Amino acid sequence: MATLSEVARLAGVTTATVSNVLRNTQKVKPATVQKVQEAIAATGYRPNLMARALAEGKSSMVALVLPDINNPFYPEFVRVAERVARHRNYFLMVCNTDERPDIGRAYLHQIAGTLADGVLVLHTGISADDINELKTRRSPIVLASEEQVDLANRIPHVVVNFHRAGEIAGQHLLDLGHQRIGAIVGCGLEGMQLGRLDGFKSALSAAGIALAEPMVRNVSDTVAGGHEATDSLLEQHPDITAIFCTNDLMAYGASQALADRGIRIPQDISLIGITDIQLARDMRPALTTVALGIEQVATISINLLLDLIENPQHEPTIVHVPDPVLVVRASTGSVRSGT
Amino acid sequence: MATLSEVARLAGVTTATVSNVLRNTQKVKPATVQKVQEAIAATGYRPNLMARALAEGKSSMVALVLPDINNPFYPEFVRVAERVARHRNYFLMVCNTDERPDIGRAYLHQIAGTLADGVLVLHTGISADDINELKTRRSPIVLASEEQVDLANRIPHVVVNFHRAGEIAGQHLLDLGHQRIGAIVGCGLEGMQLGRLDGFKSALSAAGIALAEPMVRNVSDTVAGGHEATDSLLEQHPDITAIFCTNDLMAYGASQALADRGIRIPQDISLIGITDIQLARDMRPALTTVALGIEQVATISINLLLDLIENPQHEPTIVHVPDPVLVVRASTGSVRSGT
DNA sequence: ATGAAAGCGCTAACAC
DNA sequence: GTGTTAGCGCTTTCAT
Repeated sequence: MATLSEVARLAGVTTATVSNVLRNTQKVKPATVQKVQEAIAATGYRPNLMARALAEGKSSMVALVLPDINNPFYPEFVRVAERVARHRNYFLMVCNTDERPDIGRAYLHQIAGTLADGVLVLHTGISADDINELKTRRSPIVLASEEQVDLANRIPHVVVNFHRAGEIAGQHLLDLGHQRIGAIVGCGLEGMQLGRLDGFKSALSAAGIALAEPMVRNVSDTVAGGHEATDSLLEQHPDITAIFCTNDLMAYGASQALADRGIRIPQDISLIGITDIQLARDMRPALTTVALGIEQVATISINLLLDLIENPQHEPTIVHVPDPVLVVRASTGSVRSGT
Repeated sequence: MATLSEVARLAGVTTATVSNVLRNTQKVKPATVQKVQEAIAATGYRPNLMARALAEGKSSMVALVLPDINNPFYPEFVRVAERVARHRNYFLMVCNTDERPDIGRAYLHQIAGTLADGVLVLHTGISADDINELKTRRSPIVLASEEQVDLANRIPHVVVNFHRAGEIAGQHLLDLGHQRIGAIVGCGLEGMQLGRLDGFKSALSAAGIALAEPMVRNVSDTVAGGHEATDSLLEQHPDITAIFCTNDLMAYGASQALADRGIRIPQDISLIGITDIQLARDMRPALTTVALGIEQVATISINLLLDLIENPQHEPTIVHVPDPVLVVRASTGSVRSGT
C-alpha cells in the first residue's frame, strides 16, 4: 500500500505538496499537480484514513448504536441515516448491541471520541449516567427517539411525541365506536412504552372510558410478543372489539394470532399500531397505524449529531420532530357495521 | 480527552510503561501497575483507537458492504456477523450501498486497507475487476453468498449451493403432484438469481416437465416485486397450482397477491420460497421454504475474513457452506387433496 | 508555489 | 522493570 511519501518521491516533490494536491488544488502549480496526479495513479495510492484522522483530530466517522438490527424499524432508520451521513461526508458505523446494555456501553466507551466523532444512540438501555461519564471527552452523543426525555441529564435529544401517537390511536378507535379495547405494550430496553400507553389512555378517559388494567399486556417488542399477548387478551376478554399495539411489529404478531383463530380483521376485531414500518404497508389487511415519520426522525437525528460535531454547543440541544399522523388502512373499521 | 502521556506524567512513569500496563500486565511491577491504574481512573483515560491502529498497522475493524439493509436477509446476516466479530475482538462496520454499485465501490476504495483490516462484500454488484484492482494492497476482501462463483478472479469466496436450493424446491412441489408451476425470479444487483432457477428447472425436467418460459417472471427482489409478478402470472396462467419464488421476500409478496384475490394457500395454490428468513416463520400461512442457513453462512463468511486477516493466504480460499435444506410449513400442499 | 519540520497518540524495539 | 527512541502516514504552520 503506497504512502504519501512514496508518491512524493516519485513525483519529485515533498509530502506537503502532495497533501496540498489532495485537497487545495488551487495552491499548487498546474504542472506540479499534473506530476503528482500521475504519481498517484502510478502507485495506486489511496490515503490512509487512520493516519489522516490522527493528524486532523477527526475521523469523519459517526456511530449509530441500536439494540436490534432485526427489528425492521432500525434498518429503515439506518438506511436514511447512512444516506444523510454520506452526503455530509461521514461514514456511518452501525453497532448492534443485541439488546445488551453492556455491549452498548462497551461500544460507547471504545468508540466515542476515539473512532467516531460522535455517536447516535437509539433505545439501547444505556443510562444517562453512562453517557454523561463519557461526555467529559469532546465528542457529542445524541439520543434519538427516546421514550421519555429527561432534560436534567443534559444530553442532546431528538424527541418524538409518543404520547400524542397513543392519543391519536385511541381517538381513532373511539371514532369508530370501539369501547372494549385491548392494549399491547412493548417493553424494550428502556422499559415499557409507557408514553404511548398513557396517550392512549388519556384519549379513552377523555371520552369517559377507563382502560381496565387487566386489558393491558406487556410483552417483548416482537412478532412473537404480539402473538402471545393477543392470545392472552382473547382468552380473558373475548368481547374486545379492538386491539391497540404500541408498535407495528407487535400488531403484525397480533394479526397472526387473530388469523390463527379465524377472527377477521377488521370485521370482528380492529387493529392499530404505531410507527408505520414498511411491513405495516405490506401486510394483509394493511395496518392502520400512527406514523412516526421514521425518515424524518432519522434525518433530524443524524443532522443534529453532525451539526453538534461541526459546531459544538454548550447547552444540550433538544429537537422535537413533527407530531405523528394517523394512517388509516384496512385493519380498522367501525364497531357496528364491521366495515 | 486525556492521552497516554498525561497518564504517564500523573503516574510518574513513561508512556511505554503505561502502554505495557494496558496490555502486558505481567511485565510491570504490581506497585507500578497500581499507580498507573489510578492515574487512568483519575484522568478517565481511554485509548485513542485511531492512534493505536496507526501504530499497530491494524485497525481491528472489518467492514460489511451490503446492498439493502431493508431487505430482512441482511439484518439477520449482520446480527450474527457482528456477534462473531465482537467475540474475535473486531468492530463490524456496516456499509449500506443502497443498491448502488458506485457507492459500494467508493466504500471499498476508501475503507479497504485504510479504515478496515478487511471487508466482506455481499451482493453489491461490485465487479471482480474493481476488487482485484484493490487487491494490490494487503487487506483481504471476501465475497459471501455469491450467485455464481468465478474461480478465475482469484477472490476468496463463500459459496452457497443455490442450484441445489432451487432443485429442492422443485422436487418438493413435484412430490406434491404439482405440474403447472409459476416461477418468480428476483433480479438483484448481480443479475437474475439464475442458479436457483436453473436448479428448479433441472428438477422439473428430470421429472419430464419443462418449465415454459412464459411462466417465469423476473422482478425486483422485494415484496412489491413478488406481488406484481404473481398478478401477472395469474392473469396469463390462471391454471397454475403452485408458485416458486427464488426468495422468501417475494414469496411474501406473492402471498399478499393471492390473499388479495381470495385465493387460498395452499388449498388453491401452493407457495414455496428460498432462504428461510424470520418472516417466513412469522407469516400466515407460514412459508415452506428452502433454508440457506443464514446463521451458518454469516458465521463462516466472517470467520473466513478474520482468518485471512490474521493469516494471509496466497491461494484464494473457496469455502462451501452445507447444502440448503427443505423446511416444510403450511404454504404447500398436495395438488389434489388441497391439504 | 514548494519545502522543512513538528506533531497527532500510540506501540515496539532496544537499552539500561 | 522501566525509560529512550523511533516511527506509523498524514496535516499543517512557517520559511523560503
